[in-house]
Amino acid sequence: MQETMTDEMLELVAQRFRLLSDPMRLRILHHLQSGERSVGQLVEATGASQPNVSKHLSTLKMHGMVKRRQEGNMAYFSIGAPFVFDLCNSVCTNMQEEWQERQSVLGGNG
Amino acid sequence: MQETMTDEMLELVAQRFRLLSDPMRLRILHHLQSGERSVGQLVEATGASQPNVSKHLSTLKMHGMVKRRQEGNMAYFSIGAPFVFDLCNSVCTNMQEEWQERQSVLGGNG
DNA sequence: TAATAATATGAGTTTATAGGAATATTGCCG
DNA sequence: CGGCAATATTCCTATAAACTCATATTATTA
Repeated sequence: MQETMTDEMLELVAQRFRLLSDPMRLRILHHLQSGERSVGQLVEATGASQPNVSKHLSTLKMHGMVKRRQEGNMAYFSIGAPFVFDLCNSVCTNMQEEWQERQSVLGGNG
Repeated sequence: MQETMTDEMLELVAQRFRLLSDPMRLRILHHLQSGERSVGQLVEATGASQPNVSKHLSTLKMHGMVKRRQEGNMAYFSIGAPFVFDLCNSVCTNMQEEWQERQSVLGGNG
């Protein structure tokens, strides 16, 4: 973070995090991690409804998190901002560390 | 991210991001970055109401993002999970890159 | 214990958004 | 152009959460 954080910058950063604060969007991104997918494939993989998936994809695209490619009838989506996986990994790593701490605390004290 | 993401894990990760998806909480964390602060100091620094700051601090504490230390009448808060600044930095860096891209695109074409 | 200062909590309101159902759009093929 | 498949959009409802105001708690001091 920088020395001065304007309201606007804070809002933008918060917006980015908000984008990742939904399990379904995380699930979609997770599936896209292994490569480009059509909307239908994502619908099947996530178990969500087609409109729901489409809307999330639209949101993600609006913020540059995914890219869209049209081929005939179908729309293929892929990761547009690979750094999100760094973010997710950081969070996961931190959660694991916390769990391990608690584990050892519980183990140590009885 | 891992190979298999259970619903529960996705929910937990999303929760973490949701915690960072609020400008006021980001502002509080930002102020804590330079060291421990009392609630009153944060109220003054952020310009938010005291109940508002207290509630955000409570939320952040519940998720281990800040630590609380009581001294006499006052409560001092400090960063509990320094990795959040890595997250924020990643987001900021990415935003800057995007802006630079758009800048150069505009400069080149228009 | 009363008064005061610092912080925390509760009730109520408002706003944002996730999701479902229905429908619209787009592209393909006959 | 008509019919179909894939995707997008709109409208609606329900839920979450951010904020304010008022009040409760906790700790200090007299």
